[in-house]
Amino acid sequence: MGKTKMKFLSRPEELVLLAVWRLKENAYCVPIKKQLVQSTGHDWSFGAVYDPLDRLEKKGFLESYLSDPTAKRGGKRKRIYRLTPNGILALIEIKKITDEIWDGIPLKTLKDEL
Amino acid sequence: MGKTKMKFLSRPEELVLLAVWRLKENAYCVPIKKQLVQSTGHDWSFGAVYDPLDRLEKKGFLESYLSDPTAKRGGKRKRIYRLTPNGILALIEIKKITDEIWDGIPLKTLKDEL
DNA sequence: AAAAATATTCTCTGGATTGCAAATAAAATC
DNA sequence: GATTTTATTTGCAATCCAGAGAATATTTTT
Repeated sequence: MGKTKMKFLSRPEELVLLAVWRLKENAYCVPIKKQLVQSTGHDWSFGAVYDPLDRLEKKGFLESYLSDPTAKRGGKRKRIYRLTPNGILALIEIKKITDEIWDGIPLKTLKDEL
Repeated sequence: MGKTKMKFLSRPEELVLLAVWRLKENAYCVPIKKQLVQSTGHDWSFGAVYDPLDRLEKKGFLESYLSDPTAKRGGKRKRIYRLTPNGILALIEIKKITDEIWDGIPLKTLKDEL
C-alpha cells in the first residue's frame, strides 16, 4: 500500500518543462522563474521553481550542467537545463490527454454556464 | 514558512472537474472513474477519484448530495456531484493558462524534436 | 422468512510524494 | 567589505493514491 507514484506530469512540472523548452540555451532558474510569472500571472518562489526542476532531472526528463562564470558582477555559473527525449515524450503525452479531455469544450461554452 | 497552497488546479482536480461537467446528472464516482480511465488511458483507484472530489468540494468548486436508493441489486444511494460557479471559474483559469503556455507549440513541433 | 451470498457504492487509513516559501550558501565584481 | 546574481537547503503542509473496510440494496439459499 501507499503506492503513490503520480500518473501524469504535474502542473508545475508541465509549466517548468515548457518554459525550459522555450528558453533554449538560456534556461536557468532566473529566466525560467520570470517566464512562469509572466505566463501564469502568479508569483513563483525559488523553491517553487527548483523543486520541479530537480525532480524532473531525477526522473530523466531534464538534464543540466553548470555553465562557466561570466565576467560581471554576480556572474556566478548558472545551472542550465535542457529537455531529454523522455521529457519531450512526457510533454507529448500530457498534451494529448489535455486535448482529449477538453475536446469539444471551448472556453466560451464554459463561460456561458456562469 | 511552509505556506503551501497550490497555485493552480492540480492535474487530477482538472480531470475530475471536467469529468463531472461532462457527466451532468450522472456524475457519481463510478462513471467518473470510468470516464477518467477512458480519457487518460491509465487506471484509477477509488482513492484516486474520491480524494480530488472531496478536496474540490471542500474548496467550493463542487457540491454534492446523496441520491435516493434505486430498486436494484446493490442500488444504494449515490453521491452526485455538480460544479459550482467557482468550479467553472477554476476551469476557465486553468484552460487560459494552458492555452497560453502551449501557444505556438503544436504537437507536431514537439514530435519533430525527437 | 431468515440467513447467506452477491452487487454497487461510499468512506477511511496511512505512507510516499509533491508544493512552496523562506533561509542559507556560494561566487563573482565593485 | 559590500553588493549582485544565482544555487542549494530546510521544513512542513498539501496532495496522490491504493487498498481495506463499511454500508445498503437485491438475490439466492436453506
